[in-house]
Amino acid sequence: MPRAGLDAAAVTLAGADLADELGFEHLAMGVVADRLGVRPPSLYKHVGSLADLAQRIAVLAATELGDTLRDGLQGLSGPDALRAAAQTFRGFVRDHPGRYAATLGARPTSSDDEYARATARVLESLAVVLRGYGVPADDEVHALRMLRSALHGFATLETGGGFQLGTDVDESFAWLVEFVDRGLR
Amino acid sequence: MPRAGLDAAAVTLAGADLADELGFEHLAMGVVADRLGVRPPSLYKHVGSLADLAQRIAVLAATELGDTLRDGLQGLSGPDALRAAAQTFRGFVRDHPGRYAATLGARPTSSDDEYARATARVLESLAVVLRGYGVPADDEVHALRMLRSALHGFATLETGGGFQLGTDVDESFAWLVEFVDRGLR
DNA sequence: GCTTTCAGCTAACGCCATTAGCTGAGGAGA
DNA sequence: TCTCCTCAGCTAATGGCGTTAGCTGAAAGC
Repeated sequence: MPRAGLDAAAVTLAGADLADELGFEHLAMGVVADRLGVRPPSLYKHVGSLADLAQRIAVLAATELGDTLRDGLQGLSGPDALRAAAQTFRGFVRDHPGRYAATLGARPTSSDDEYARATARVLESLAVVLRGYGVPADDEVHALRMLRSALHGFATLETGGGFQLGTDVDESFAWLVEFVDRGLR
Repeated sequence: MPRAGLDAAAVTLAGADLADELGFEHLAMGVVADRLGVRPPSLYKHVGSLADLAQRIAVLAATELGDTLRDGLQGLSGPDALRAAAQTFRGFVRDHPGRYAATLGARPTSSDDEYARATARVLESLAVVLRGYGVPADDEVHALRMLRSALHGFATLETGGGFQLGTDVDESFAWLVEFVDRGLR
């Protein structure tokens, strides 16, 4: 029997993809093992437990989101930066609902673990957008929480099937972004 | 052995309370049975399955939230209504995180089932707030989705431990509500 | 009091996460 | 090239969960 050549990163990647495909709540050691052509107990050579795998997926997701945001904001400021950040955020959640769901259950274990650092980079990108509007330093945390709440709320309601009405969801999102833009000026 | 005298409502209520106490993800037939002084299989005389129980908790939660919003909005309009609705919403999620989490996993089975109706009443209360601002009819759905996203996003991030910074969360919430108020005028 | 119903029970099944302990693949060093 | 040793992946087993089958006695109707 030839070896599969796995490591923690490969297991995490397979888990993240499966979470996106099946929904995070259906992530299980069995399906990850199947995907990798291996028996469930073998995974324990690379990750500590299902909870550990979920945490690793959260770190991966936060890192990917942070990188994508940073890339998408290159050279933009003001309303352009806001629109780009908003679109990137929503697009990530829609394309990777399982990865994003993993971040919601994750908790930083210490104040500077890998997950906390990855999350901080996401927030830093959003903070950069706000600074482009000249938000006073005293209000920055509040504005950051507002922006994050709006983006997180919209994206999770959307992927959770919360918007039932027939009205176009893209249009509502654009409306929300313009609403925030006007408010920040 | 005397009977416990259960019915679907009693099981649902116990489940909802336990979801709030333990977290929705720790809701299990075993803990509900323990709470009610009964063995797990007995619960199946009243609810169809754990998934069915979760759906019933979602209906209960949406109904309670709708009633509380309606009560809290009595006689208010404009900014006062917005502040009242926002506070009520956030307070409900904070006091009943398990109940609220149940609503996130729930899906209306048909377009007019009990859960859809309960959710519609929540949204109707928020729509009333918006009408108090004279939001144009064409924008009402967009504004409703924006308001819901902001409230839902803030409340879930808060109960999920998403706000790590030291800055006061109450203050941030008040800032968010004033931001929305200004934008709606 | 007698009958009938059905709430709650015990026993059992299958699925899942996880652990213990084995074995052979494949790299390190001669 | 041969040998040794490490450890990736295996099988077997455990315990906890949701769920079903089938029994029994509590309580409601006559």
